[in-house]
Amino acid sequence: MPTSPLRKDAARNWERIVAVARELVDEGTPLQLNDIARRVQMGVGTVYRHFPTAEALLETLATPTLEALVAHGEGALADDDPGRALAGFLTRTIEAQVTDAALPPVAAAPTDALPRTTELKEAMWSIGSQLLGRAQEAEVVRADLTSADLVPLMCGVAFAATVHGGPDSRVETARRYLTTLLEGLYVH
Amino acid sequence: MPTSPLRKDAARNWERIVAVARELVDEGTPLQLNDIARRVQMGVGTVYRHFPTAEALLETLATPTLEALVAHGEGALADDDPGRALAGFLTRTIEAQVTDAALPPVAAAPTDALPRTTELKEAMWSIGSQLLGRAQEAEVVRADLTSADLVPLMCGVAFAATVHGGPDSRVETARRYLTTLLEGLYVH
Amino acid sequence: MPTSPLRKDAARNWERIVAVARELVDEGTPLQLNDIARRVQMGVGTVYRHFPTAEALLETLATPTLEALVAHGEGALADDDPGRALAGFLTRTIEAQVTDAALPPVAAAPTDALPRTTELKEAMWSIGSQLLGRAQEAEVVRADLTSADLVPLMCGVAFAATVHGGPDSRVETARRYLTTLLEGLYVH
Amino acid sequence: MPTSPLRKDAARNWERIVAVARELVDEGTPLQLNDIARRVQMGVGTVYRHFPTAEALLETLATPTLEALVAHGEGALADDDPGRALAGFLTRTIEAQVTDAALPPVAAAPTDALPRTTELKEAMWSIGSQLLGRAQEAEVVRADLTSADLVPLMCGVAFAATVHGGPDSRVETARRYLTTLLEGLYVH
DNA sequence: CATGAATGAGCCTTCATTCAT
DNA sequence: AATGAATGAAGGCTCATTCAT
Repeated sequence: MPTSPLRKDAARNWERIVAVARELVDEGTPLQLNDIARRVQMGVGTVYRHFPTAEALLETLATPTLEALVAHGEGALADDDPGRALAGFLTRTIEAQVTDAALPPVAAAPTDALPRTTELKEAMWSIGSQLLGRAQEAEVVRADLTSADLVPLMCGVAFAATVHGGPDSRVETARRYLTTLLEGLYVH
Repeated sequence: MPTSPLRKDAARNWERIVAVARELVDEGTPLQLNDIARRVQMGVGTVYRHFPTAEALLETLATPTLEALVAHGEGALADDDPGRALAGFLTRTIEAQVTDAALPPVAAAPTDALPRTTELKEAMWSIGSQLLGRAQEAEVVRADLTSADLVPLMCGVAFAATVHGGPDSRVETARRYLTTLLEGLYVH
Repeated sequence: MPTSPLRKDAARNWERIVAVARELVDEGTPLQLNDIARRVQMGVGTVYRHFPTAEALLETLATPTLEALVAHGEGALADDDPGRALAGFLTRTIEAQVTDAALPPVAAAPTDALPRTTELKEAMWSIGSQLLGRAQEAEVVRADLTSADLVPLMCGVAFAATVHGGPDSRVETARRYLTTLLEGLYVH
Repeated sequence: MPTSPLRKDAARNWERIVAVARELVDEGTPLQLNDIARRVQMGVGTVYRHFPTAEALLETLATPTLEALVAHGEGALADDDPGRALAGFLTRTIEAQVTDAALPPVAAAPTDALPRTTELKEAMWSIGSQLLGRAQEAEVVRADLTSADLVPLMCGVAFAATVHGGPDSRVETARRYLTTLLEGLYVH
C-alpha cells in the first residue's frame, strides 16, 4: 500500500497503477510510465506524481515481496539450527527472485529510488549477515564466505535459472542450482 | 579479423570500428552504430555495411575470446584427469566472461546474429558436454547435473561477480564463486 | 474538425497541421510527418500524437470531401429519375477526385488508416450500389456492370485526367472522360 | 537487346541485369540499382554503367512491349476497317499495360529517360492519332475525342483494372472496362 | 490533484550516388 | 570495364519529462 495516507480517490489510482504495473512486469513488458498512464486511463502527470520514475514503481512492486522475505528472515533468526536457518532463508530468497519478476532488477541495482527499498535491502543484508555469522560460528558453513557475497550469489543463481530456458521450470531449476551451491557452501 | 578478405582500406575501417567498439564495451557504454560512426568519423552507412546490427558487432568483439576458449577446451579434452579437465575449462570460461565485457550478453543471448557465433557457442556446448560426461563417468561430479546447466551456471557466476561490486576485484571474486560452486558440483 | 473534442491549444495545433498538410498535398508534395513538424514549428511528437501515420493525416484531409460526397449521394437516393441520380453521383465523385488531391490515393487504397475513412468509403460504396441497382432495374444502365466496378472506374477516370496534362484543365478533362464513359455505360 | 554493340561479357551482364529486373518488376518489387547489383552479383558501378537510373532500366524493360505495340499498330494502319483498326489497337495496348508491369509507369510518365522510349511513345501517339483520325472521318467514333486523349484513357483503364482487385482477373477486368469505354467512344 | 498536450533529442535504417582501387 | 566501399542526407519513430490548463 501507499507509504503515506492518501485521499480515497488518490489511493484508488495508486492501486490501479500498481496493479497494471504488476501485470506488465509479470508478462515481461518493460515499465514505461507513459504506457501505464494510457492503460490505467490516467494522465501521465498523475502517474508521475505517484511514482517519479519507473524504478520507483518497480521498487514499489518489489516491496511486499521484500517485506515477506524480511519477515521470514526475522523468524529464521530465532531458529536454533543455524545451518537450517541460513539455508531456509536463502531458499526463500531464491524462490522470491524467480517468482517475482520485479525483484531481480531491484536486488541487483546498486542504488535505490525509494528509501523504503534501501531499508528493506539493508534489513535483508543484516539478517543474512547474522545468519551467516551463526552458521560459520557453528562451523557448518565455509569460513571464507562473507556476508557481502550473499546477495550477489542469490542474484547469480536467479540469473542462471533465467538463462536456462523458458519460464516454465524456472523455479525448479533455480532450486536445483541453489541446492548445488549450498552443497559447496556448507562444510561436510 | 574480418571473415572474408577485404580491400585494404575497408579492412582499416573494419579495424577502427572494432577497436572503438571494444573501448566502448569495456567502459560499459551500450553499442550504438550511429554513435560509433560518429566516433570513428565514418558515414553511418559504412558502419552498417560492416556490421548490420549492434549484436553483430558485439559478437565480433566476443569472437576471439570464444575462439580462445574453444581452443583451450579442445586441449582439455586431451587431459586424462577428467575432473581437472572440466574444472579448468569452467575456470577459463568464467575468467573470460569477467574479463571480456562483450562475452556475457553474447553467452546469455538465446539467439545469435552471426553464424560464426553460433558455431563457437555450439562448440563450447559440445566440449562442456563431453568434459562433463567424462567427469560424471569417473564419478567425480554429481550425476544430476546436465550439460544444459553448464552455460547458465557460468553466466550466473559471472553475473554474481558483477553484482558484487566494482570491476576491480571482479576476476578474483568470480574465481572464488566458481570455487565454491565446484565444491558443490564435485563429489567428495 | 478533430474527431474528439480537444483542448483549445491542441485544437489550434491540429488545425495548423491540417492546414499545412493541405497546402502540401495541393502542391503535390508528399506528406512527411517530420517535414510537417518542421513547417508548423512543432515537435515531431506533437504531429505524431495527432496523426500516427501520414496516411491518417491524408485521410483526415480527405474526410470533409468524402462527407460531402456521401451527403450528396444520400440526396441522390431520393431522386426519382434513377439514371440522372447515378450520373449525378458519379459526376460529383469525379469532380471531387480531381479537385481534392487528397482523395485519389485514399480512394484507391485497399486499406484505411482511420475507421472514419472506412465508414465513409463503405457509405459511398453502398450508395453507389443502390443507385446502380435502381438504374439497372430501370434498364437505363447496362446489366453487366457491378457495384464493385464503380470505384475502380471512377479512379480510372480521375487518373486519366491526371495523365492528360497540367492541372489547369483537369476538371474539364475529367468531365469529358466521364461523359464518354457514361455514354458507354448507359443503354441507348 | 542493348542499343549499341557491346563486348561479349558486357552483353552478358546487360542481359542478366535486365532478366533480374524483369523478375522484380513482375513481382511488384520496386527497382533499386543497388539491390539489383547484389542480386546479379555485380558491382553497383557496373549496373550504373549500363543503366544510369532506375527509370532507364524500367524503360528498357518496357521497350520490347512498346515495340510490339508499334508493330501491331503499323499493321492496323493497313486495315481498311477504320473502326476495327482503332479498337484492335486500343485493345492490344490495354492488354500490354495490364500484362507488363513495366509499362504503366512508363506510359504515364511525362518525361523519358531513354531517347528510344520517347521515339516509341511518339510512334504510338502518331499511330493512335492516325487511327483515330480515320475512324472519325468514317464517323464511327465521336468527333470530340482528340488524339491527346488516347494515352490518358488507356492509362485510366489500366489503372482502373489495378484498383479493381487482385492481379488474377486483371486482364479480364481491363478488357471489360475497355469494351464499355469503346461503347461510349463509338457512334451507334 | 489531475490532466494530457507538447517537446525534441536521439536512435534506427535506407538508398542514390560517387570514386578510389 | 568492373568493382564495391564509402558517403551522409533523410526519413521513420519512440519516449522520458515538463508544464499549461
